[in-house]
Amino acid sequence: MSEFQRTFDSKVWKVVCAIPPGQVMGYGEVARAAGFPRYSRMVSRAMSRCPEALPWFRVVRSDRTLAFEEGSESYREQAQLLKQEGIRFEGKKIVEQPREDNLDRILWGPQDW
DNA sequence: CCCTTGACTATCT
DNA sequence: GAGATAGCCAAGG
Repeated sequence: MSEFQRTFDSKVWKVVCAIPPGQVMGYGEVARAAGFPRYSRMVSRAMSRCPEALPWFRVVRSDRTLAFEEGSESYREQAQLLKQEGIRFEGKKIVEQPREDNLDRILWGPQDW
């Protein structure tokens, strides 16, 4: 495993760890936040070998769809984990709420509607 | 080296 | 909006 790969992975994982529950980030956003703009494909690589404990499911495509093949086991798992955090879908796309609308979730906890 | 492969993206039809 | 297309870039064959 190359030196680059190890340092890159650890920085990416640190960013992913910091994504709060109920929120998602794009591959490109994570790459930028980790200090590697244009490395979205590398982020996907890092995710494929991420530690079990990492909230990998909070990383999605820039268009807010899931990166796995629709209907695959991984796809269903990710969708389920996100829904458990109160994230809703509009078809294949995640519905992102403005920050201030999160008061409901803070007061009432994750809802499954 | 050259070519292909991705849990990707921005842009153009 | 949904495809197609061009960039993207390390890794592995």
